[in-house]
Amino acid sequence: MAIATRDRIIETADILFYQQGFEATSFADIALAVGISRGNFYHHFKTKDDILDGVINHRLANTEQMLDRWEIEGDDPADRIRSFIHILIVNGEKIRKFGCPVGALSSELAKLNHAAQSDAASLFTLFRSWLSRQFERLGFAGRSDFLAMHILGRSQGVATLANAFNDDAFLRSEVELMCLWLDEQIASVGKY
Amino acid sequence: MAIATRDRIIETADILFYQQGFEATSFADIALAVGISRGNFYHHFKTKDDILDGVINHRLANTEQMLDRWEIEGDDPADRIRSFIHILIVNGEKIRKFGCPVGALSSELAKLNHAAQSDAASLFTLFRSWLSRQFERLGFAGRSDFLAMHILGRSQGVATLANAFNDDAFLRSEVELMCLWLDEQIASVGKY
DNA sequence: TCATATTTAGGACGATTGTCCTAGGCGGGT
DNA sequence: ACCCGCCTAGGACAATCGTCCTAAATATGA
Repeated sequence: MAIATRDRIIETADILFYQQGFEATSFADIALAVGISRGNFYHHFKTKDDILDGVINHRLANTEQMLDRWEIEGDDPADRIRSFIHILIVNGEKIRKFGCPVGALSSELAKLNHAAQSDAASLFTLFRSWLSRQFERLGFAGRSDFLAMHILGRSQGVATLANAFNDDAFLRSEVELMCLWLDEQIASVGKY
Repeated sequence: MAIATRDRIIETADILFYQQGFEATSFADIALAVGISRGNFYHHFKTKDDILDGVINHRLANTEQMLDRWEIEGDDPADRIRSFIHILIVNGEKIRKFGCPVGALSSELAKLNHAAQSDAASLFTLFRSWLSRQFERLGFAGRSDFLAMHILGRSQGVATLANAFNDDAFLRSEVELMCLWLDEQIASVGKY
């Protein structure tokens, strides 16, 4: 199947971009991992940036799907936010090894002055607006986006340090701290 | 002077590694920026990793010097911690453009499985132990390292998001939030 | 079955990478 | 004035990069 090969390329590139970075991953690397010839690439993707676009769209779709699932599984917005916080633990091993895939890609593309940097940032926006919506439902009104950005930043910092020090205990204690912070916010909602 | 050239290479490489990343910066880039021939490099640095070592040591020395300065300028440990928090604003423009130099290098080297990753992490350790010392002086005892890691992580997250969204307002409001957090901690020191 | 379109493999291409060699220039010390 | 050691320039080197072309294999549809 044609579509299958294209998808296999994207999924493999997705993993390699995460584990090695975008620029450090070559056509040859992906071809070897997928098990096809290098020349075959050009039929599916004209340039390396095309693969990057495909990977970003793939991540956007996966993320959207995950957020939708959280929306279904828990009907309490606070539980949904806790689901977000806990991906740090669920993906703890990968994060300690490779950091956060969203933050790492965004940072790398920013340094490369890459045109797709804004696309990578839209992955952040997906989480940001989803979190903001949950806070709105909890009654935080105009402060919702502020709180969404705050918790997004906290999780980014935890991922960066957990990666740098390969520290699982730190990761877990910070997750607990973030959950406590959430409880405090909810307890005092509307005070401002 | 011989030493002058070596230092110029390191300082130029330091900037370029920060702005473009380690791997994305080539010998040719540095040579062009310094204004010397590429062949001249090998006399001062045997390999690219040697330059990286030089840059990391240069950053370690600069950081140590900065921390010492803060130690002299403010005799209140809380003020010293506030100095740390406020580098986010002092270096705000660079951070929005290129992120945090410490976190970015550490993340990149982790992905490259580079041997110098632990050296890059030692830059974090410098801040970590310095912050921990300040918290100890404030009377936090066994919780000092925990708090140091917390504030280090917070600032990392702020840098990452400020870079991704090029958002100065977010950066400033998070700095304020961190200072408020510090005040709260100090107000309740010894309660635990 | 045959013509057409899609998918694949393999290699050529110019450019750039990090590394390394050689020869010349410039300096201070005897 | 001479020599010796450090510094510099320029280019060669094999390898790898992203890109692109061609031809064979495969699938599709009338």
